[in-house]
Amino acid sequence: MAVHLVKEVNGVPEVQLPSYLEEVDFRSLQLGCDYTNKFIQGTVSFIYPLTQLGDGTAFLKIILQEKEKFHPEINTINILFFGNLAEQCAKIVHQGDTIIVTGFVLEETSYSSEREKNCLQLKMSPNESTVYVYVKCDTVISEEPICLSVTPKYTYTPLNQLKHGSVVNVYGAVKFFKPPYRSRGTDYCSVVSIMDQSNAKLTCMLFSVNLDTLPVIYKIGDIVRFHRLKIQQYKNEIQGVTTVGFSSLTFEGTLGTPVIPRTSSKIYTFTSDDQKTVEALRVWAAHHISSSGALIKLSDVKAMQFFDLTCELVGKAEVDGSSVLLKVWDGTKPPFPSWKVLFEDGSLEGDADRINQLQNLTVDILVYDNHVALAKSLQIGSFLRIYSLHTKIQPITPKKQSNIAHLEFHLHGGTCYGRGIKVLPENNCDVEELKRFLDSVDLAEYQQLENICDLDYNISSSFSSQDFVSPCDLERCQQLSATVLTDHQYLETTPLSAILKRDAPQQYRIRAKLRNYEPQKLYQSVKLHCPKCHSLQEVPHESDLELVLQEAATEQPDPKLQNTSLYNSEVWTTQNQQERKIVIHFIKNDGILQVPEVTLIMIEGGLLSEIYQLSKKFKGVIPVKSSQEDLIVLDLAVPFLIQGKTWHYGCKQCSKLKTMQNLNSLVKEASWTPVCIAEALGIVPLQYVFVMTFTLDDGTGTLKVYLMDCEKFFQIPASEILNSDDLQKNMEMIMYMLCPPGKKIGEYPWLECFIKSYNVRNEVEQEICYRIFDTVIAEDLI
DNA sequence: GGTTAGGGTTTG
Repeated sequence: MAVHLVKEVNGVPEVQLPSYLEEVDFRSLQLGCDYTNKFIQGTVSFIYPLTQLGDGTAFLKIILQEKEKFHPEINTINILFFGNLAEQCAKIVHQGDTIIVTGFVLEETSYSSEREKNCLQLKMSPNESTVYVYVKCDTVISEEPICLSVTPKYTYTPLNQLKHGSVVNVYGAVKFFKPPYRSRGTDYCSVVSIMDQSNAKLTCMLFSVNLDTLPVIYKIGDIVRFHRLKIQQYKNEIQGVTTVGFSSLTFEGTLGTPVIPRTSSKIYTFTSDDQKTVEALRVWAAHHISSSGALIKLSDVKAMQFFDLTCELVGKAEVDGSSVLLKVWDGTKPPFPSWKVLFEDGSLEGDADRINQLQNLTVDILVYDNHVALAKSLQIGSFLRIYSLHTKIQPITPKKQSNIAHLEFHLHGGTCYGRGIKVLPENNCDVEELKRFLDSVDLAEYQQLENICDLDYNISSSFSSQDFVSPCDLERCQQLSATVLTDHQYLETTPLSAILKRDAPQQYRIRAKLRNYEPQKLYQSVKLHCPKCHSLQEVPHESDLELVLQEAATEQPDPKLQNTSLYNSEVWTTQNQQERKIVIHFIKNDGILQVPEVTLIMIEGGLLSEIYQLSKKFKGVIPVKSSQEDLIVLDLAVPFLIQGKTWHYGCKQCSKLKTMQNLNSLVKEASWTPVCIAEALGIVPLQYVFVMTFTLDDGTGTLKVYLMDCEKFFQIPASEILNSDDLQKNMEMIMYMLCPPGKKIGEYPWLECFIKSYNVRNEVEQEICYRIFDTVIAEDLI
C-alpha cells in the first residue's frame, strides 16, 4: 500500500512509473480481468467525505474522470479506498488532481441508483494498491511535508562546469546574499552568491511573486540547494536565474548542527547523498568562506561601522513618511549610549513599561526608504537580523545639554551589501541562544550599576562622579582613565610639578588631562620614521609621486630584461596620443604563474592611477625601471612596494639597493611580506608613525610630551590611516573624546600614562624632552 | 511568458 506524490514540472512528471505497468482506458475495463500490472489515469472530479464503515474501517470514495474524453459515455469511474489508504488519500488528494491507481480490483457497483446503474467501480486494496498523485511543483497540497518514496535522481553540476543556456541543479555555500526585497517589477528578489569545492562563484538572481519560495538564508555560510536554475550570461559573466519550477532548500552552515532543510516546499527529495553533500560543503565552507564576521553584539559596536545585528524588537514608531524607528536590544550594553530619536506622542508601539525598563540597553535604529514597509509590518517581540546596519557618532551640538557622545544607528535605503531586515523564526539556533542570553540579563542588578556605567560613557565628568563608586566597583573605577597602562603598574603616580624639577633620564607614571595637542590635522601627524638613522620625513604627496612616475614613464623599457625565469612580462601600450608603454612583470612561483591575489608584480612606466588599480588586484606591486643588467627599484622617492592600502617606502640614506633578481631568494616560500621584500632588495623600510605633541595638565603643572606611535597607542595602524576614511573617523573620535572641544578642562577625561624623560642637546643648550610609552587608549573608546 | 536586478554601503 502506498500513496506517492509525483512532482510535475511543466507538465512533465519527475518520476517514471515502473515499466511493467500498462495503461488501460476506462472503456476497456472488464469484469473478471486481472489488473495487477495495469493502471488507469484520470482527474479527480469529486471526493466524498471520509467516513467509517460499520466495523470502524475508514472509507473514502472518489470519482475519477478520464483525462482524454474519447468516450463520453463512459468517462467516470468510482474508486473505493479503505483503511489507512482511505485516510491518506483523504488528506492528500484534492478535486482536480491527476491521479494514477494500480493494483485495484474491478467490481460492479452494489448500489442501484439510476445514475450508477450497471456501472463498474474500482476497489483499492489496502495492501496491494498504489496511488500516484501528480502535483504541479508549486502547488501546496499538504500541511505536512511528505517524502517521495519513488525518488527521482537529480544530478548536481559543479559551479565551475555551468554552461550558458542550461537549466541545472546546484549545491553551494552562501558567499553573499541580499535578503528578499520587493523589486520594481512584480516579484520579490533575492541576490545570492554561492561557491562550492570547485572554488567557482555563481551569483544568482532569484525572483518570485511568492516570498516563501525564495531561499530562507540567514547568514553567510548557509548551504543551499537550487533545483531548476537557469544559467545565462550577463556582462561576460555567468549568472543563475530562477526559471519555471525553481525550488530551493537551505541548511544551516554550522558544522555539526542537524541537517534540516529550510523550505516552503511541502514535498522535496532528500537522500543520504544529499545529506553527505551538505556535510561536505559545510566542511569546505568552514575553511574557505569567512563566516559572518559582521555579526556583532551591541557591546562591540564601534563609532563608525557597518555590521549585522541579531536582536529583539521592543518598540517601533513611524517617525515620518520616509523613516521608521525600531527600538531593539541584544542584552549587551553598547559602548556609547544610543541617540534618542524623536517621534510624535502616541506613535510608539510596544509595551511602555518594558521600553522604559530596557531604556539603557536598547538602541534606536532609524530605518529608511525601501526598508520602511517591512519595518512597519514587524511585530513587537519578534527576533530580527538587521543586515548592514550603520553606526555613526552623533555630533555634539551646543543646543544639546549632554556632553556624552551618542551613537546613531541607521539602516539606510538601498540593498547594497545585503542591507535589509529579516525576521528570524523562534527555533533559529541564534535566536534560541539570544533568548537564553536575554533571559539571563539581570535587569535589576544592571540598573543598580547604571550610575557606574554612566561613568564609562561620561568620562568627561568622572571628576565629580567618583562619589557614586561603591567598593565592589573600585577596580573598574581605577580604570576610569581614557588610557590603559600596559606595564609597570607598580610605579606610583608622580605630579607633573615634581617631574618638571627633576633631571633626565627618568621614567614616570602620571595622571593628567590632555589640554591641547598638535598637529590638529590628522594627516599632518603621520610621518615616516627610519628605525636605523631615526630620521623623520613627511609622507610624500601624491602629486610628487606622480611627477617621479611621469618622468620614469618616458624611459624606454629594455626588452632584454623581459621574461626571465623569475617573471613573465607583458607589454601594454596606452591608447592616448603618447602611446606610453607599460610593462608588467608577473613574478612566478617556482616557474609557475599564480592567481593575481597571491602574485607579486613589477611595473615599468605605470602612473599612479594604474598602480593603484593593479594594487587592488594583485598581492603587491613594485614600481621598477630597466637598468643595464637587471630591473631595479624605480626610486625611493616613490613606494618600493604597494600592498593593499599600504604604500611602503624605504630610507634613501640607509638603503643599499640590490636588483630585482634578488627576489629569487623569496620565490620558493612566496614570502611576499614587506619586510622580506625590503631585505631582499637591500632596502631599510620606513615605518609609518603618528608624531604628536600632547600638552598634559594635572593641576600641579603642564608638560609637553611627545607621542610617537606606529599603532599601539591608538590601536590604529598609522600605515593604513591615510587611505582609510573609517580609520580617520575613529581617530578623530578618539581625539574628540580625549580633548572635547568647547568643554572646560574639569570635564576632560583623565589619562594615565607612562612617560620617559631624555636629554636633547642642540647647538646652544641642553633640553629635557618627554615621551609617552607603554600606554594605550582604553578599549571602550575604540 | 516577460519584468524585476545584474552584490560592492548613506549622506537622513
